[in-house]
Amino acid sequence: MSRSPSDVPNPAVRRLSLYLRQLETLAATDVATVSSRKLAQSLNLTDAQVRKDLAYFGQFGRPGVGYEVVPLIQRLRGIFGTDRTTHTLIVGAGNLGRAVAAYGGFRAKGFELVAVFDSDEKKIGRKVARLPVQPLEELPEVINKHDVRMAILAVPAGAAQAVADRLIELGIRGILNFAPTPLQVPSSVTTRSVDVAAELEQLSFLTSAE
Amino acid sequence: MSRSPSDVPNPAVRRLSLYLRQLETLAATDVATVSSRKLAQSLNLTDAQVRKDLAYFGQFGRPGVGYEVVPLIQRLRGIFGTDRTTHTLIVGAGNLGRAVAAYGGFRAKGFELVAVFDSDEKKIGRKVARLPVQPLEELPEVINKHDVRMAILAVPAGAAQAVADRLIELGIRGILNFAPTPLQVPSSVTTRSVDVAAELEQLSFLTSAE
DNA sequence: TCCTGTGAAATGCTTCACAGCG
DNA sequence: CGCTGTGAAGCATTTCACAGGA
Repeated sequence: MSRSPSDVPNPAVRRLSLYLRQLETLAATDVATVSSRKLAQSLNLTDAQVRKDLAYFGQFGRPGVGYEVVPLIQRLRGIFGTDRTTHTLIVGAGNLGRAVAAYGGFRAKGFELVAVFDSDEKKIGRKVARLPVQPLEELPEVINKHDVRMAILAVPAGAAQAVADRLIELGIRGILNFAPTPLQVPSSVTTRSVDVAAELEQLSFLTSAE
Repeated sequence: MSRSPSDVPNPAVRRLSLYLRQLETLAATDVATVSSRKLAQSLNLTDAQVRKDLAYFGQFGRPGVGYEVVPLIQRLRGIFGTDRTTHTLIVGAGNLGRAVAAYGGFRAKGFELVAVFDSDEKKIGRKVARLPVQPLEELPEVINKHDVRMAILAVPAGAAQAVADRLIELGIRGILNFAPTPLQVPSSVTTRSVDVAAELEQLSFLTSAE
């Protein structure tokens, strides 16, 4: 029944996103309710795990029936804070930054991309996902104007820490880091890193021996 | 003391990639040895954790000195199987597929991108990262010819499972999935998923309450 | 009956703390 | 000294198993 992030096991939080994805799929096919067992099976988890994860936030299942899909979706969005739009910006308009910017799912998932930045003068002014690429100098104004809380970092490894420092200084609280380098941030800031090479290494290891 | 993947805690395997990244950075600045404490500090981990993770695979530190950077890099690459080139292919030549293909770090990390596929006729033949986009019909030939073991999936969610099924049928053992949908695969196949929306949700949750 | 919510047990992972080596 | 490697302790997460509601 607790709600504070620190009280919920981290692995459970990661699974909540999976539940939400799956529930959205179910809603799209007009499924009204789903049991913890069915939800678990579709994600290769156990039913007890699904129930326990959801129970961290309250009791919204009905014995004998299961969970109502649409209300549970709304509840999960509320938990994530994505029932309201969160403004997000991207720094780095290279291949990866542009690809992420082009991802159409932001709005439907509760995020709105409000600006794209790059330090390369040649890229300034070009349109990326209908937004003009802006120079880093304009970060303060944009962050203030749109009350941006989260940033996506798609810059080269060498520039990542400096850009992150600047973003944090300007009030950004969460950073999704695509650079293959770990960021040092104060504990008040959260980062998640996506490193394609590291993921491939994991796969290579896990598929190797046996 | 070398173990099969199943004996090593999953979180430890994930950290090994971080160690390798950091060691490569150290090697680039000609640092010869590093202690578990220093390595840990640069990654926000504890020294005991670093030692324990490495000890799953043998003893390669020297008391009083630490770990020799270059030999440890080689050892880690051996553990991951990236001391030899692993052939990899990408399915999906959309924005994301092209961005991942353009990522220059494959070769240096032990992976070689050998082919790019797409089901859209209009994309066939276009060059992506110096490789011509091929139709899915040519998957069997390419996988056989290059002995491809791993695939990167950058197709729309609706197509992901079908493409994964086909890849597995053709002998692919590891799949890096960028589609926002969970894949159902036999236990002989390993998948890792990268879901930008899910990562943003995590950030949103972790930065929301206190 | 089917299904949730949840204590209790089991498992897994991290941290501690220290013997022993260079 | 400084530092590793590692049992043992401590903590976190998952699984079990069942009472009770619809």
